[in-house]
Amino acid sequence: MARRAIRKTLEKTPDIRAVATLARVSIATVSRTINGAPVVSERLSKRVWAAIEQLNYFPNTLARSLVSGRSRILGIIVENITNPFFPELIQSFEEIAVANGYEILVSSSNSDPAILTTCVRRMIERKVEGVAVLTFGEEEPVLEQLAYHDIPMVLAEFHLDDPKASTIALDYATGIRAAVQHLAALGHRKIAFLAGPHSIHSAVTRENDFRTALQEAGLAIQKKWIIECNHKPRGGVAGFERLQALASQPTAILCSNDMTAIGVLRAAYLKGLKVPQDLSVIGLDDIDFAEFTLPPLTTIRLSRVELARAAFEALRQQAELPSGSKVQREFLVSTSLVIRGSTGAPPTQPAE
Amino acid sequence: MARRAIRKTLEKTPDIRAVATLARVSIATVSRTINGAPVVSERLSKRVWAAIEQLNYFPNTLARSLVSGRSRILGIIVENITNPFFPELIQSFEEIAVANGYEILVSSSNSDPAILTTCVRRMIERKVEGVAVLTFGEEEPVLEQLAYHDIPMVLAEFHLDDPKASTIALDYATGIRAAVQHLAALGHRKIAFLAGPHSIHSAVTRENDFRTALQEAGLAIQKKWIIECNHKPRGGVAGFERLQALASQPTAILCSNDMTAIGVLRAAYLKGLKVPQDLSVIGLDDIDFAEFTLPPLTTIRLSRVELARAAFEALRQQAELPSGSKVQREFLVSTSLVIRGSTGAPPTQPAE
DNA sequence: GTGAAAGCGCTAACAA
DNA sequence: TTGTTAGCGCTTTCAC
Repeated sequence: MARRAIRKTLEKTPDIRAVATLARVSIATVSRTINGAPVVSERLSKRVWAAIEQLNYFPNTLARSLVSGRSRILGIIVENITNPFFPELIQSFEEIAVANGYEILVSSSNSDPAILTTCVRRMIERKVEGVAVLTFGEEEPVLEQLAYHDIPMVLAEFHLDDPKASTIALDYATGIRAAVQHLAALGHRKIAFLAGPHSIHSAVTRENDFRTALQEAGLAIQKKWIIECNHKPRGGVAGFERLQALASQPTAILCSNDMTAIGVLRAAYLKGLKVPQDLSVIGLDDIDFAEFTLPPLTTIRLSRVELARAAFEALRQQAELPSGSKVQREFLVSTSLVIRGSTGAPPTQPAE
Repeated sequence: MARRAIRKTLEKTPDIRAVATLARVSIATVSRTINGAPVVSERLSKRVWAAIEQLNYFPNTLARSLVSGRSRILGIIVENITNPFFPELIQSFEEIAVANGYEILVSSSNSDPAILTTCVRRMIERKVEGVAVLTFGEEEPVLEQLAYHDIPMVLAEFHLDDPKASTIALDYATGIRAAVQHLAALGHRKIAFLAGPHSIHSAVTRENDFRTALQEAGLAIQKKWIIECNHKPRGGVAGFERLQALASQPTAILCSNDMTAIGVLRAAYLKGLKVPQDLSVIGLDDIDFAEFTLPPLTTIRLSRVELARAAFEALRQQAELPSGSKVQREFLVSTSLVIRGSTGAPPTQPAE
């Protein structure tokens, strides 16, 4: 025993006991002081803080979480961290979380079910108190694990029949309708849509909303002008090229996300088509970059801040409200059209 | 794997004891089985795995870390997660870490010392086993805390006199020299440099390397053509405008990073200057986007994969090698020129 | 108000 | 090979 004590003074990083000894109080008092329990007398509390500072003591979060059963970690799983939409989203989410005393654990699934599975496993093992699944609808099977472990979750674009699951609905329809009407007002009648992968739920939603918007505007739906891409620039290039191979060309292209639109801009440029004189292009997301494309991209804004806030709020309610209390289970994030330089009147004679 | 055991609502989440009971072994045997200790007999090991599956048991990482003293978490602090360079870097780092059984804790300092301080505090509290500080040289004071807590670290572009600190040197000189010579070979004699904030160490290095490269190429250094920007597109726009206000114009602009170059491309476009006919532009980083700017950006590649690998390797050595053993303390990551479409011969008569 | 003591779920030393 | 047991550093009753 004596040996232990000596070694402790000599080399261990300070723990709550060291603080207690130095402050001449019990470890319980140290704990209460740190956690702001209202019972500690000012006299002792002062001694404790002094000792903490003197030893440069940091509480061990691991131990704290273990005993309290609260990790204060929130997980966030995104589709693809390489798409600028997601870092921006993560940043907002982290800010809110940290401001509320949570840590975040980030994972990128890269649309790969195997990776998703290990992400989920790691989240469970780390005892996260909730996870925001922002992969936009390709997740169902894995989520059972989360549900099984009673972990609150919030899903974008996806309903799960679980008492701990909330969902954030994205109102794409409003933004997409505005985009189509903007194009129609400019005089476009031939509008193509470069969709996202159909394996992603929200990509399908966006496409359907486009179809609806077209009809509302009294425009015909041309099957050939609706092409499935992959939400990446390269996909936009490919989609554009497939459009080019067609006998009849659209005068405007609405893209399922900004990355696709960036690819289209690039492909059009190489092809010698001027945007917006020869071709109008609209994106969706409004990533920070959208302002810096050439020309600046007209796009449908999906607010990352709003989305992050909704996700956090949903998780917080599930995690902190006494179970059984009425929590909000449905959130809605809206979209809106941001007009910049990539849209204009169609050419007087059909493009190409 | 389907949910085999339907857990009764009141039952608590299974722990190692539950598994032991069900498998009719001791908890030590369960622990050994999970951790792959080579001593467990196949007979028991089978029973244990069966019990684990039946209960859908996940080990509690918190408890594991607490007792083993190893959190298996690596921290990574980046300058600004909103700059695409960093998500790409994080992704590589995470892949390597996860493949080696580590989790990562990501923080973005946003070049704000206050945020950096809380990042570091959180890392210490979470008992990370090492942290990669990729803020490129604005960090010194805060790092003392890490050193004090004996946490291994690896710093980009920064030497710290601490036994647990390694550093990754970035060989910008090679890439920058190649860029300047590429420009010189094209016929440019008037080359500007849009630097990063001088508060960032690596920005200063890049600028100095540019000066050196200019001299090597026998070109004069024009003070007015070296402008401090902020490594963001908007900074590039501002830098370009300051250049435009000058009496004498450069025919090429080398930028301290790709984000700046993107701003320049945008500003030049608005000004009616054609790239590369009227003006050549070179970036640095080679973010994924660089390929999709208009025109595609000639840039100096700094490999994220290499950087991530070096960072992980440095941390692993410090964390896993027996203390006292010889570890590599210096790493070098190289750069190289990628020629795309934003560079060409200078206009025959001075630009503008 | 304050302290003593009982664990949180797990690993590892030591026994058997 | 397997089991028993002592903690890891902390929070939280429960006494005083």
